[in-house]
Formats: sequence, C-alpha cells, structure tokens
Amino acid sequence: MDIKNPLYKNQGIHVVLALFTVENGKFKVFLIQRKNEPFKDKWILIGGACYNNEDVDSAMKRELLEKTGMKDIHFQMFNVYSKPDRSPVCRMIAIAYLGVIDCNRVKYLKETTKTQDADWFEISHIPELGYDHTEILGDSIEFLKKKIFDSAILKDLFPKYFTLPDIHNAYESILNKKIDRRNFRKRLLQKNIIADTGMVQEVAGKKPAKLYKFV
Amino acid sequence: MDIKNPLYKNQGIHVVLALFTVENGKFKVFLIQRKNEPFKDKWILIGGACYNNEDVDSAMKRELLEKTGMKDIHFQMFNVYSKPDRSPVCRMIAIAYLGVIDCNRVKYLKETTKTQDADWFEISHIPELGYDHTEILGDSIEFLKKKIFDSAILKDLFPKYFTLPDIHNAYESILNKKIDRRNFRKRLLQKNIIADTGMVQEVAGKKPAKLYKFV
DNA sequence: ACAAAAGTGTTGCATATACACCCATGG
DNA sequence: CCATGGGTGTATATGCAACACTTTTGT
Repeated sequence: MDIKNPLYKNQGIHVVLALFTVENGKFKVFLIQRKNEPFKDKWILIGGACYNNEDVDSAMKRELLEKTGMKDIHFQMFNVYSKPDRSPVCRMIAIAYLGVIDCNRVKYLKETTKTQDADWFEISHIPELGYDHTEILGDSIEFLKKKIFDSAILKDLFPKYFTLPDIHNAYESILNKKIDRRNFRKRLLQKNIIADTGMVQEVAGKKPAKLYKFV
Repeated sequence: MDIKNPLYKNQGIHVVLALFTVENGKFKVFLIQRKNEPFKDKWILIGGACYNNEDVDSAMKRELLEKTGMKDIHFQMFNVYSKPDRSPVCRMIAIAYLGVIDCNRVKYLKETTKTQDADWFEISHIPELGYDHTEILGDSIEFLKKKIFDSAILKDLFPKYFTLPDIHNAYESILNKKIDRRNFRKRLLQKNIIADTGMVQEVAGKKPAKLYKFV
C-alpha cells in the first residue's frame, strides 16, 4: 500500500448529518449556509471532515458542535455516498447520519468560521442544496419513515415526559398521514417503545392528558 | 478545505467483502492469504483500496476480480469501520459488503500479485484474521441472519431452479438451527421470495422434488 | 413390504387494522 | 350545557409457530 499512489491519494472522509425536528406540526430539517467556496452561499446539511485521530461517529459529534454549537445529540449512520465527483475539492466520500431532536431545547449558532447562517427548514420548503445533499436528505427521510416504529428514534424530540397527543402529532407530521389514535397507542405500548407513567399533564384547557415516557 | 491539512491528509477508503457460500450443509466464507506486509501470511476477507475514479460499489467489484478472479457477484453494503488505528499503513476506513454465492459455480485464483492463497473456510473453523476482519466477519454473519427472510439474498447460492430441500438445508446451515419444513415453505412463498415452477427434479433416488425459482 | 425422502393442512396465538362512543375540563 | 379534545375496547384479518401423516420411489 503506497499512500502516494495517484490512484488513491488525496482521498477524504466526510460525515454528514440530517438533523430533524417537528415544531408546531411541521417536520423540519436543520441546514447551514456556507460562507466559502465551494458552494458559497448554498445551504447544506451539517457536516465536515473526519480527522485522522477520530472514528466517524466522533467526527460527526465534533462537526455538529463546531458547525452548530449543539451537543449531546444522538444520531445513527444510514448510508455512504461515494460518487467520484460529488465534491469539487477532492475525492471525498460521505458517511451519512440521521438524528431527531426537539428544536426548542437546543441552542444553535447562527454563524461560525465556516457558516454564515443556520436554521430549521420545513421539509416541504427546502432550497436547492450544495453537494449531493438533496439526495442525502431524501434518503434520510425515507430511512426515518421506515424505522420510526422500530425503535425510540424520536426519543430526543420530547422532554422526559410527554403526552400521547404530542407524540401522535409528531408521527403524523413525519409520516405525512393520519394514524388511528387507538391503534397508535397500542402499537407503541406493545412494542415497549413508550410506557405510561401514571402521571397526568398539569392541565391544558381540556381533559388532562396522561404522561408517557420512552423506555 | 485544504487537502494538505495534517488533520485529514493521507486518508484511505477501502472496501471489504464477506463472501459466503453453503457447501454440503457447511456454511463457509471466502478468505485470501496476504503475500506482503502488513499482516503478511495472515488470512483476511476480500478487499482493497477504492480508487479516485470509482464509487465504492465499483471498487468492490474490481477488487473482487483482482483478488479472486470472480465476477458477476451481487453484494450489499452493511456497515462502515473507521477506528483510527485499524490499519497500520495509514488512516483507512472500510466500507463493508456482504454476498452469497454457489461455490461450485465459480472459479477463483489461488494466487494473485497480492495473495498467496485463497479458499473457503467453514465458519466454525476460521483462523485469526488480519486487520479488524474478525469483527467485520462477525457483524456480517449477524446481518445476514437478520435479513435472510426479508429478501432473495441467497439468490446466487442456487442455480435457476432448485428444490425446497436444497434451500431449506441452506437456511438451516446459515441460521444454525432447525426450521419446520411446512412453515418454511409457506413463509418463502407468501413473501414472494420463491415460486413454484410446476417442474420436478429429474430424479434423485427417492420421491422426486418439485422445482422452485426465485422471483 | 419397507426404508428413505418429499409432499402437504389445520389449529392456535400474536400482531395489525378498522371502527365509535364516553369522559373531563373550561367557558 | 356545550364545545373541545383525550380516553378507551371490540371485532376482524393477517402473519407466524406448532404439529403428523401420506406419497413416491428404489431396493
């Protein structure tokens, strides 16, 4: 293995994160706006280079902090993107991740050394993205929909305790369709994704809602 | 992005394939023996560098041909390995693939420029592997077991037509447990993974077996 | 006729869906 | 008392697991 061989020198490993939230019934993704070339002024998903002393999970964590100021976010790998020309800078592959958080419980930086803006965008109103991030975003949504009933993937979208209507609305927003309330409750309880806490919500204006938690 | 930055220069992208077969009821994986350092004389999974003009799928195809002489093999990505020290040569991540073929329908090279030997090894008798390939192999077996009833992942393990006892034995070997014949048949038929052809096997010595095909 | 291997069907259980009425609260 | 929103149960359909006897062929 000769690391100077032109066939495979100057390769780069990047990590990319599609970070989602649901706010007021709207399914949104977090985007950052680039400050420099390439793709200056374009919006893209959170991401950056993997350093030589990190595995890709650690790189994703660091990049998230550097580019957005966020930390303690859970995410999971879902795909790899490797078309030879996907980056104009050098040959670069991207390890793609997916995460879901409550946008109201997290602060983010509007500007960093490499970004000039950052915000949550409704999935139905996404601008044209830099690199191949439009494709990555599409795949990540598909992946999320497929996994949403298999695990507590929405765990960070809610505080410790939450009501059934809350989580029901989130599922409907993400899947973009109506789900029967009774069946929804049974499904999450049976699969042991959520559990009844015995507590009820302080009040809201109508009948008090019971509080649930993730298990 | 400065490709000379020591934080992320000299990175490499590798592809690795766990190629399986079942022969005479034995679940086996294909290994190659290294000719050079590092890990000289060690057995490892099929793999090598991804070139700058290829995506990772193409690289896997080419490496398979170069290291074993095999082609027209289907495989699918299942994980990424990225510990910083997983290769002593340079910082190298591995995109890991999984495939299953009929070992009797494929020729392979015993020696190439980089390998001094190659063979099928029973899963229960695997030598110590180079790099982190023992871990990769373990993960690939787990992945295969999880997906085996979800798709025609064993398609290349059989000729165009095959009998139910044949495929039943293969499943039992891979999963390493007994499966009820009747339920097995119903499951594969209902999921539309295999279909009855109406033909029967030429003869074998006992009652003729019906022939099935993948859909 | 019998040994060896392949073929097949029924029942019960678990899981998913479809569907409608009652209850607690605030105004 | 009524409007709003939250709570819950039953009946049906589908998917998976358990289980044993019959059929074909060769000897």
